[in-house]
Amino acid sequence: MARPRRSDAPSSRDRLLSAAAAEFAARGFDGAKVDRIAKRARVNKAMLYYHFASKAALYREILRDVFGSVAAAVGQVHESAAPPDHQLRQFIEAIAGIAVDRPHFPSMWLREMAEGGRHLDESVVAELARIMQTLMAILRDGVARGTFRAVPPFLAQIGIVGPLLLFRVTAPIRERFAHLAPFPVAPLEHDDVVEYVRTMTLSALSAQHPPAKAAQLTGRSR
Amino acid sequence: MARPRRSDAPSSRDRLLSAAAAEFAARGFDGAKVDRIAKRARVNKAMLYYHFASKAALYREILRDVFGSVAAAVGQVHESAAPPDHQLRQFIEAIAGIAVDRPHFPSMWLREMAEGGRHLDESVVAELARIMQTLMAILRDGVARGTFRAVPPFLAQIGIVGPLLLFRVTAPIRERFAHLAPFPVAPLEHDDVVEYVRTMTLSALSAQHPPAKAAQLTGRSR
DNA sequence: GTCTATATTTTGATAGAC
DNA sequence: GTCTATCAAAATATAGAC
Repeated sequence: MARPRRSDAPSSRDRLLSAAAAEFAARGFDGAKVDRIAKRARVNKAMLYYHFASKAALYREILRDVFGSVAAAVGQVHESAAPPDHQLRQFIEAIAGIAVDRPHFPSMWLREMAEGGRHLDESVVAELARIMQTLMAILRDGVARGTFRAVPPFLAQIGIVGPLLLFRVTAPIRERFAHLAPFPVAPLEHDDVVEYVRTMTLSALSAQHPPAKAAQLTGRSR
Repeated sequence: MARPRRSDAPSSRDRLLSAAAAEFAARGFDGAKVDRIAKRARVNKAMLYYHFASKAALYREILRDVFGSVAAAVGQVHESAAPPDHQLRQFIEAIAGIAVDRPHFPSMWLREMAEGGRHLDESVVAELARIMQTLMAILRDGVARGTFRAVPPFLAQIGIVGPLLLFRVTAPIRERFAHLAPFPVAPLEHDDVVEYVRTMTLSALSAQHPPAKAAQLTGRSR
């Protein structure tokens, strides 16, 4: 699919892909303009349509790549023989790591969710499913070994991904409005968030730390 | 600002506001079309420009209302004399509750974050700041009483809001692709998520449950 | 307050030469 | 593979009558 070519300068196709990723991340599918993508890629707009069938096709190609990369990165995690809690830690770090390597991915992920998955086709959903499968495998192992209590995997997933994505994506906002913050905001670093998400997730899954008293009274709460 | 009028049928202005909220939530700022908003509101497009200066002004008005409602709802929480962990639980439930009452709000919140706050003006940011202030007050009380350990408030915030918003927003995706899910997915309910977020947050804040061994080696981890 | 045009710009996409 | 020129549709916004 993505063929990086031996060592030449990036092809026009590659330039289009990264220009488009930046544009889609910053503006969303509808906000992104093909003229701007072409300009950023330093090619003519007609080149875009030479390489890609449409704006939507270009967008889907990038989505596939984004979720494919995440799926590949977390997939490796479960191949190690490490204990489940360690694997879960690596799962979190893998996702946080890709957010650094591919800065456009948090925004695209959040946007596509907010869009109700309007641009998701089965091939992209397959990558999302692979991510879930890895997480499910880790959780299953943990429960089998008595390390974790059983928890719906999707909840664990959004408990990890939600905070990580929101953190990356809000960086410009936090900086721009820092002067309006209620108190001097200590600058948060990558590692701070990873650690918080890890603590949160592991202690929520910890079998020794049953959901506290409130969780038993599981009836109507609102 | 929003004047609901005695008990008449909703004014054209009100209809425009709710039509626009639905449209902006479903399509985002750029994806939303004024023609469609007018049509949904059963008024002519010119009416939209009679009541609102522009599409952007209409959007900001809704954003202000959304974040204002959230700020108002969580603000009440801190006025009770309940202990901090109970207040935190109410804080979470308040946000989850509004997501039910105003279904467009999760999507708009996530989208605006992904947009880098491009449409945020100071009045809207002020509402966001009020939400943070309430959370900070609760956390401060908890630390003072020894119930919580100290945690950067913004991390606590995204740890709560991220999963809650993602859950609401992914509902259509989960339904649409349920047949592709790796395993039969038990349908998740509102209360399941609220409880998971509560467990996650409270145990991450629990002073008795220090950040586990990994947290001390706080140096470079990647 | 409400509507029917209509002006103006932007935008996705293509034809066709080189 | 790459470009110039251009089309046709869509979209924001306004003028002006009722």
